[in-house]
Amino acid sequence: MEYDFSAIEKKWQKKWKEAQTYRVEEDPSKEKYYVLDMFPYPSGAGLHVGHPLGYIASDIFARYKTHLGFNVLHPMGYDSFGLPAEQYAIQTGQHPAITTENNIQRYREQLDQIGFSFDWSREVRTSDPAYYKWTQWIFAQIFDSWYNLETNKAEPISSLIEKLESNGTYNVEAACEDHWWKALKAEDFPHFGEHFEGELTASDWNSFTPKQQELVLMHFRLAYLADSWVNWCPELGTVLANDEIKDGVSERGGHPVERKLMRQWSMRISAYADRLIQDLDGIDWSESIKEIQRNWIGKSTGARVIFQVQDADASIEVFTTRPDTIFGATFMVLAPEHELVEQITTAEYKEDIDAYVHNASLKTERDRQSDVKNISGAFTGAYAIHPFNGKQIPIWIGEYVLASYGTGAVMAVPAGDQRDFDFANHFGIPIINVFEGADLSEAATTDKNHPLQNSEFLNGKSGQEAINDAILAMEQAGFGQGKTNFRLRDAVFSRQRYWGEPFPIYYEDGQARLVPEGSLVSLPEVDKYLPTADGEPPLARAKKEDWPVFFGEQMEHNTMPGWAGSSWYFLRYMDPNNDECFADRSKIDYWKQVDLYIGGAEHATGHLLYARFWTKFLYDRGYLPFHEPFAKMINQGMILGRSSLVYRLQVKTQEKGLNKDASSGFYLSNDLREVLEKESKEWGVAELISALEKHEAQINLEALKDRLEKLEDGGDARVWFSRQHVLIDHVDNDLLNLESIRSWQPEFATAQFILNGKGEFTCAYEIDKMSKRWYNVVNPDDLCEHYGADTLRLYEMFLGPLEQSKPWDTKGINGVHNFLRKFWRLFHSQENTFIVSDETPSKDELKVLHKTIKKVSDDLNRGSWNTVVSAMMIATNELTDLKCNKREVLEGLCVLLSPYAPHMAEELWNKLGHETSVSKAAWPTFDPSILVEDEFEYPVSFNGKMRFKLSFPATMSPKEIEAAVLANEQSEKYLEGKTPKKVIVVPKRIVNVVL
RNA sequence: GCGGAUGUGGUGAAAUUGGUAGACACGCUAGACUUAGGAUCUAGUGCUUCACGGCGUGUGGGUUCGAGUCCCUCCAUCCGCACCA
Repeated sequence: MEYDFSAIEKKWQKKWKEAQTYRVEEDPSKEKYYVLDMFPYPSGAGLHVGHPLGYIASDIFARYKTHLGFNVLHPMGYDSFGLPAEQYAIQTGQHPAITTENNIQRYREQLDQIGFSFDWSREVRTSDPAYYKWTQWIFAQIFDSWYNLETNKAEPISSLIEKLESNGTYNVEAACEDHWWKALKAEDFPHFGEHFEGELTASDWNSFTPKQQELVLMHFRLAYLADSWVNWCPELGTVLANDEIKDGVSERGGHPVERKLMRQWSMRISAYADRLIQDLDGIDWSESIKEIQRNWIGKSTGARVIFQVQDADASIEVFTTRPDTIFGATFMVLAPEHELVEQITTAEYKEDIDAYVHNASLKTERDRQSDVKNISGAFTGAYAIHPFNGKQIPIWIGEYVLASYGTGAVMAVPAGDQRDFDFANHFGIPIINVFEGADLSEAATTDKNHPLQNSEFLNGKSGQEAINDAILAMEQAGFGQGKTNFRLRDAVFSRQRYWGEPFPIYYEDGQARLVPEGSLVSLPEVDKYLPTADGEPPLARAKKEDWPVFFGEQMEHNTMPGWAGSSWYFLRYMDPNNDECFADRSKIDYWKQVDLYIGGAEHATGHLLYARFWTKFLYDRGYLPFHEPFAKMINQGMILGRSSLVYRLQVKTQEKGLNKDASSGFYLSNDLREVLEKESKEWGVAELISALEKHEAQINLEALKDRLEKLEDGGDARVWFSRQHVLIDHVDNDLLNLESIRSWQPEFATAQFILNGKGEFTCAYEIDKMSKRWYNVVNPDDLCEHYGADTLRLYEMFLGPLEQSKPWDTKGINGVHNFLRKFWRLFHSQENTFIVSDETPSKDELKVLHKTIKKVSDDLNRGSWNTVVSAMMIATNELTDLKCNKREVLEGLCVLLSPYAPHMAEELWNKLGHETSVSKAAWPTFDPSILVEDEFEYPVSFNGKMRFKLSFPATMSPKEIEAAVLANEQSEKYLEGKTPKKVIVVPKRIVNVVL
């Protein structure tokens, strides 16, 4: 065999492993480069060809950067806590750690086969206690911090305590709930009166018991326990974060989710909302991911306005982005859950309101979302007072106002908001037109820049000016102020699961406390991985002696969510075995941010947001010299499967008025089906038979007719064609393998195939997600075996731009495999002897090399992995034509190829006489002087249409070229005797004659 | 509804700053050599026309000597968010 990829790849994979070729150490003499992949969850299904796509791209880039002389960190690990291993444990009793270990082994085998340059000595696993010890440590730091709005960063809780001790809350500007003190229980603070507004003096604070102090501090910690409305998924038995829910059901499994008030750990990510938006400007991510994050964080600026309730000791606070339209407020709407609803509702309307509130409480989030078109609401009987003009404003409740956003209440301005407009019209509430000359017969006027009217001091103003003036007036009068709101909610951090990081938390006297620093809380053994009978999380099953460490009355029973471990793993790679800290500062200072991060776009609102949050936190607390984790990110597209479909003849009969389908056992070649369906979707038996005859279908028509007539059973039946997925292994080039398909599923064993005129059976195809369900999964192991890892690597890149989703089609892989063989033949004779010569290459041969060096380097720099493969193919084709076997050229080419096909490059490099690995070879230097041409072939166009080409010396001036073109005999025909209006000569590009 | 992205042969795609549209592959057609493994080589292959030529980058318009590329309009597909006040 000429190019024995199988032997070569095995040989070098073994040597690389033995020589630790891809191990890296910190080296201050070299510039660093950090290339990171999103580490995988090791699922039981193993890898399909879509998974390695990003890894191959990053591996190529890492190898390229190494050739350029960078010290490249390119690690890999596993996000190994997760639900599937736990569910498997529930079903089988097998400890999730064992399942996980097995899956990791399988992943590792598959990855090793592809020839990645990962430094496996740096592997991390989030489920490894030596790793999650530091996840717990980071949690402890977050718990031990508050967010100081004055300095705009997280600070140790001790600095807050100092402030409280010396000055109470008077100098404290902290990120916290708007009315945090309302959650304090009267029984814990018996001396507080009803009018306690959250202001504490130093002596208040200092008189508190430690428990009372702790209860207050909990409202300021960045990781805090609170009763909060969470997304509870009964099916999974756990709470879920907002980003784990899609379309109102759980992302995993698609189970229903309900709102539930539970005491849970939360992360005060909302404190970072503004910075998380601002800092997006400084990182090189795709615009779409940035937009998704901006959207998710949802910043809106406006004002907070307080409306007094008439005849009641209550006020309603609203948030509005359009304070300028306040004179158009003709009613208010509270969320049904709003705390004031009960208090302000008058006796007359109590029944209505109670019914409405009750009704709303029964609905799930999903019901509410799907019900948005219905306008509903109820009047409370109460009125608010317009703060500027004292007018009465009716207070309603309505589901369109969300309790969880803003203040849970709105001032409704029907003239300026479509929902308010619809609500007003539906309930016959008056509308004040506050916009000059606006037509409000059909819809509200939402244009910010429309001048105002009926608005006293705002009349004639518009836009930001009006908004600013309105806010200024409110602030002066003392009932409102400018305010920024975010859609981003704090992240629920507790999960009621076993297979996750335990918290470094225990309870004593009802208080959550951190375990002493340095004590690792590893997962205790439990008898079952299910919740307890009374609904406690699985960890509640562990008895005191089951815990590796135990403090206080009880350990925390929740575990951390999946995103905890993945929020900082890129830091651990820098120093994976450190037992003293999460990573040594000198190593962090060397490797710094991830320079290139490659992974899927599906983590836009989860992992990527949380990792940014934790990075900013660690930066604030002085543990990191940077505040964004991933400087540049590329999101690879999904590789889709190409499913094959066959069509079966179905017979539809009428029986007792019901349609009944019967399968005939006959399958129809797709090309025939297309022809037939163009004429009609359904066929009578006789017409079908004659049509098949006409189109030269190969089948025993008599037998088919018999069969169909039997099914028809004398009635007037119609024949139609149903689709069915078939395993792609039985299909080659859309032709069904009639022998092998019979052994696939029983129904095919006896099937009859109606072949086309050529005696073939063609399949239709369709592009689906790659999934067992569609029988379209292609796995990399088979391809490595058939074509080799180098071919797989090249082909995955050759498919198209990395960012784009594209269908996998194994057919094309021959193309790149042939290219590699052709490349091999540049170095070898027909008898496969190595024939590289030391002769000096010709100018043409050097041109090919240098053209390719430039193209490959440029393309890699701009992230165009696919076109590099083309460039290498072109070079190989050209050198084959030139019969070039010169060392100088081939050696350069060998290095160019090595990031893509490291095994072959290594083998050839070795044969070229090198002792060291090709992966350490210097990237060839591009010499522009070699590409200087004496002549340029100009495309000559007339009125923009290219007609012919003419070569001119590179030194010729545009004037001379113009003259030469017009004098050329080929021009006569197109000039048609006219004098050109203008001749445009762009040196080394084009000549255009304008007539 | 809002936001983001994408529309180029039979297929995957290329064309980086406006300058020969379809590189490189797959597939297909014909031929050669052979017939055992899925091979290799040669030629052709956007559409249309006998041909000269004409038409071609989702649609319609614009700017320009020249537009896949820039501007406007509309359409389609995908993704994200969605009574967010």
